[in-house]
Amino acid sequence: MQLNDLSLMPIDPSNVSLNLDRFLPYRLNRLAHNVGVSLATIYTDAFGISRSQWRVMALLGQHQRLTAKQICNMTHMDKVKVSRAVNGLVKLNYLQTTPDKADKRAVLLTHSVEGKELFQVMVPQVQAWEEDFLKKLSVQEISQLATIIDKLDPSNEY
Amino acid sequence: MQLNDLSLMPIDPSNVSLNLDRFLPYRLNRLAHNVGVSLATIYTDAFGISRSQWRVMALLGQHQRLTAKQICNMTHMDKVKVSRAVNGLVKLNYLQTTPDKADKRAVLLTHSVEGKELFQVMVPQVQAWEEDFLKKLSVQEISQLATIIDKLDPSNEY
DNA sequence: CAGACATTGTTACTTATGCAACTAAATGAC
DNA sequence: GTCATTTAGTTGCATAAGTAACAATGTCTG
Repeated sequence: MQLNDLSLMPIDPSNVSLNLDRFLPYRLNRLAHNVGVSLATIYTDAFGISRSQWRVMALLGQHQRLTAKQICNMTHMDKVKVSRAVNGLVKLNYLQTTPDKADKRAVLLTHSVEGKELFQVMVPQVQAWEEDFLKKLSVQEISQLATIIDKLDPSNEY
Repeated sequence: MQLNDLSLMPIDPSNVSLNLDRFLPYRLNRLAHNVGVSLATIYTDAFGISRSQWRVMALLGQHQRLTAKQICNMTHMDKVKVSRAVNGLVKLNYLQTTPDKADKRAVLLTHSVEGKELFQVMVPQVQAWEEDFLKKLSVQEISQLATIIDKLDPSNEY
């Protein structure tokens, strides 16, 4: 199925019309949803970690030590969402919290020992999933997609 | 910021690591979310129509007459989600329902007069939004994106 | 340093979403 | 035809997610 034209084009001059299959926001949303559901089987089914919790874990795997606020900025997640994900992870013993001495409102978050272990186990599985998923594209297309996404949703300013 | 490599690469051989900024499911989800929120201002703020309701309206704008089941198949939406979207639209008088004579379980859905009117008003605004959004990409990139999305999430088999 | 304003994170309330169980109708085996 | 199995759509319950209001702390102005 071709998808190369703009999705909206008048057919009858007196009536606007829209081809949903070619409507980018729709296709994007459907794709992201399907990807998310598929990937979630790894961290949800196998490890009992929610989508937002996984995201927090991943970010802390990369940056070791962050406040909730920083996580918000980096991921564009709502602060309530982050707060809840963090609290869940703390209860599961995957995160360690240290009060920020410089700012008593903030809390510094790091992986706990169990968190590090979990992360080490999860990442290869997630990696395998991504690799398999991207097999549908050529190397060139993967690179194109990355460029395009970056243009449409510029990465973090933090 | 470059995003051309696979997002997962071992840095320290003994420790796996993951760069979230380059992790495709994450980037895809964030992009789709931002697009969705931005677009929703049109149909939610201006017309009081939810995301899934908009989708149902759009599909019926294209196919005139569908059952809820067909909408499920076409959009990959959960049947409960469709059911609720439809019921909401019926209450708002944007949809008309006709029992299917051939199958008494099914209900045929069409735009009501008000629904048609609403649709005619919404589509140009949505179209304008998409056009503006896609200005960030070259014509070639738009075409590449369409091709890539179709490979990653093949369009409807209905 | 006092008062106004901003910021971090939480809680409470509301709405969206998903799954499982259900009703009613249809299909199919025999 | 009758009983078991699917199927269309709804309802009920549990979870996710967003908004607004809040407490506690920080910052800035004068």
